[in-house]
Amino acid sequence: MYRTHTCGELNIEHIGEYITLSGWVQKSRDLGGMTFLDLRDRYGITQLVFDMETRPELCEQARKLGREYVIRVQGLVVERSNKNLKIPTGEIEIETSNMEVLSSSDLPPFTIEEKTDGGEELRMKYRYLDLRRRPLQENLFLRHKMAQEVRKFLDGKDFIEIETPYLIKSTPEGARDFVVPSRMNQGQFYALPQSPQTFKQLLMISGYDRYFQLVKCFRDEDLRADRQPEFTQIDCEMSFVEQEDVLNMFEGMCKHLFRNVKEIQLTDDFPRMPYDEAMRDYGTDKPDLRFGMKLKEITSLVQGKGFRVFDQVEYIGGISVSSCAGYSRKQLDQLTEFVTQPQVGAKGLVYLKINEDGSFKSSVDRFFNDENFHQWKKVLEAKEGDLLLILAGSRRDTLFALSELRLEMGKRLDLRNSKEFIPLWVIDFPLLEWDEDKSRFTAMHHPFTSAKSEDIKWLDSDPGRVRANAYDLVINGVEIGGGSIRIHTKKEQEQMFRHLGFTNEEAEAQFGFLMNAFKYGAPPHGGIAFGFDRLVALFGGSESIRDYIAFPKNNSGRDVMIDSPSAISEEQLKELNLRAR
RNA sequence: GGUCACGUAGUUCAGUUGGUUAGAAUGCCGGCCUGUCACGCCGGAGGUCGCGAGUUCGAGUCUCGUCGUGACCGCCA
Repeated sequence: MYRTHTCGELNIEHIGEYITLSGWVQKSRDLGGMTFLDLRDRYGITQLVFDMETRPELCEQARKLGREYVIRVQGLVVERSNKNLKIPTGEIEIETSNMEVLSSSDLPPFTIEEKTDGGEELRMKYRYLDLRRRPLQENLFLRHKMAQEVRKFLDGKDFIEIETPYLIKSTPEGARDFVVPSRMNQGQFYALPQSPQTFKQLLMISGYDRYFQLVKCFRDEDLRADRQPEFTQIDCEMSFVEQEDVLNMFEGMCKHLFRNVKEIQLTDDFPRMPYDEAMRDYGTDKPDLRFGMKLKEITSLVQGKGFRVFDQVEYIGGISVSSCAGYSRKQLDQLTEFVTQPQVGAKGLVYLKINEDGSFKSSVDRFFNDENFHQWKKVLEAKEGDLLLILAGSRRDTLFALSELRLEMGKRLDLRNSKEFIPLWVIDFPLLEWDEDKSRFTAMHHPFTSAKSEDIKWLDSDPGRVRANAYDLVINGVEIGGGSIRIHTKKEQEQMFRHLGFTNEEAEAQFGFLMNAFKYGAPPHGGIAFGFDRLVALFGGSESIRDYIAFPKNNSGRDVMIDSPSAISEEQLKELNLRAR
């Protein structure tokens, strides 16, 4: 037998028991006359003690063990004379009487402890060693727990988990596809799914009513801290539902997760905010509601006063930063630098300090008087001691820059507490958005999303004005999930494809199967998909999803551990009738 | 496709205006130590300063290129 117990469970109750443990040597402390050794497995750490007086040979042997050796020991559980109350097993230790090396180990390239000395790159190369560390294990335990709770909740609501294929058909809409050459059908390719969208809709037509799947999805786009080329979604679809039904169901799922995983009770209904309001007040479709600092437009207020920068632009707006009127020249310069960096893209920054005594100090004193500034103060809902930060430019770019500035100030003022969770449904998204490069409208969500019935009348005359039955769940400024009520008639789907610039032939070739299925009794349906990796990272208090994925890819989409992607052999290429250029 | 940052001992980092023999911590090896748990003390080994060119009397340091890593923009229906 390798073990009677794990390294995390022995305590004062087990004193006097003769036990067997197996695990990894984390660290040894050789005091000469005696040696202490920390034995680790995924459950915890138990201290082994070897005494030179009672068992000299065994103690000698223990002193020679290196880090990460795998050993099995037998011994007696005894109470420590010096207890370590920092760890659960700290009141006991094992008086070892037998020890056997099961596997030796080279010296690991970084220390495998709670806090490692290893850098990102090295840890990725030796991911299997990094995964031995407690923090990484806790992340994967959290992921497991959340997956189980999702299944528990959805199963309880009569959802059934159905697997959909990974080898499917490439379509030009949306992200780039990963493609897989077919050997049996030379010159043809499968694509890996960006999402199981059409399959789950077909399942609704098949009458399964409530479907879900924890499913890998694939997108061949550049990576970010919160984006991997393969990622996991909680993919869901329901029949005979309206938007409210979907929102309520999955608000329930989120509350279930918060309650059962984080022990956080979210009792209030999640607020709902139309897309237009989110853009107006926060400059983004995923506002972080952990703090206020709403964007306010002051265009009409400030134009025509002779300040050319303001007079020549479409939009002028700002935020009021509480109690920051005391910002120094240097701090304001830093903020200017922040907003003018290419990623934010503002041309400059105008500030107005509202001093505690009610006086004003601004970078545009020459053009505006105190009466003007009083108006700014009023519109921006500012008070004495606040700092107003104003940006100007095109509406779209300036809202974006203000949104970035707002988040930056939230960060500087420590208003983005990772232990606090503020959910939000963003609703009433536009159905279509104009794509400059393609010179046509594209679906903002996806081409299967239905339009609001009251807006359909503008579909031909003013397509950009049509709102969709589409919604996103945003938590703390992170887009956690999104979905829509789908089109379920052939006619409407054909109309949509037409608006997206598909010819009838293209629509037929790519989505004929779906429109055909619509002919045979398609129920009204809708659904949602959650980014599972992001959700886990959010629960774990991190912005990067990499630490919540066992074997993630690096910034360039490489797995540096297995060194992939890699070239394939001539023989493989020949079989596929392909040539690498 | 683009912007920025980083690359020095096994590891994490420091390295001044371009100037003598490139340092620290930690890890590792050896010795001492019977209550450690960040053990302690003494000693030791360990470097193609990512790679390539250039400037210079002289380059870890400056310039250009290149590779790698990270963050971001574009992109992500």
